[in-house]
Amino acid sequence: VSIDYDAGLPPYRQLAGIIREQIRNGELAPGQVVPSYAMLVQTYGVARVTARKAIKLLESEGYVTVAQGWGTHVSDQLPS
Amino acid sequence: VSIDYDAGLPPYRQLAGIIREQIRNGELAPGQVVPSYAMLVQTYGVARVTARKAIKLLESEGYVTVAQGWGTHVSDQLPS
DNA sequence: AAATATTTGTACGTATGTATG
DNA sequence: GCATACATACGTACAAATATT
Repeated sequence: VSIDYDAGLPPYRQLAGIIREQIRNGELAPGQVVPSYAMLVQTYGVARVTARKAIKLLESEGYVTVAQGWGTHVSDQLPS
Repeated sequence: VSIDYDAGLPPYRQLAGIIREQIRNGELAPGQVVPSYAMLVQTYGVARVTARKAIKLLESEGYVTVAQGWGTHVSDQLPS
């Protein structure tokens, strides 16, 4: 799974979709650490700001919790 | 009083503000011991480096004096 | 004198927050 | 959207100074 820059959907939404799917299918379990921005940048070839934007989106949706200096984790209470 | 990680003000400044206020209203009197880093960490749930940064800020302002192995104390001469 | 506990000092690695070009 | 730089923060480990036993 990678980012398609020719798709209509902006990269940060694509990336959010990828991670959201990993959470929904249990690849990323509640409480588990979500790959850091640096990892996402390296893995998907996006800019850090883009990775952040994707994570912020997932945070607003309730899929993850973000804490400075600590990292991003999958929420214990996933949205329905 | 606790730390709000969503506030615009960074935690170390918030913590400094809390202690500064305790000094100004006499809760912490001149010569008295300021809670150790370990205590601040436990009480406010911040990292030790963050507690230290707050104390160093108060030291630069003249509110406290810091001494290795001895602890932090409220200055005898408080700033105006 | 010596061992132990407490406290501050320093350093490293890693992560997020924000601002600028 | 990307690249870069800097600020802030967490965790951990060890060093140094002081106090206590």
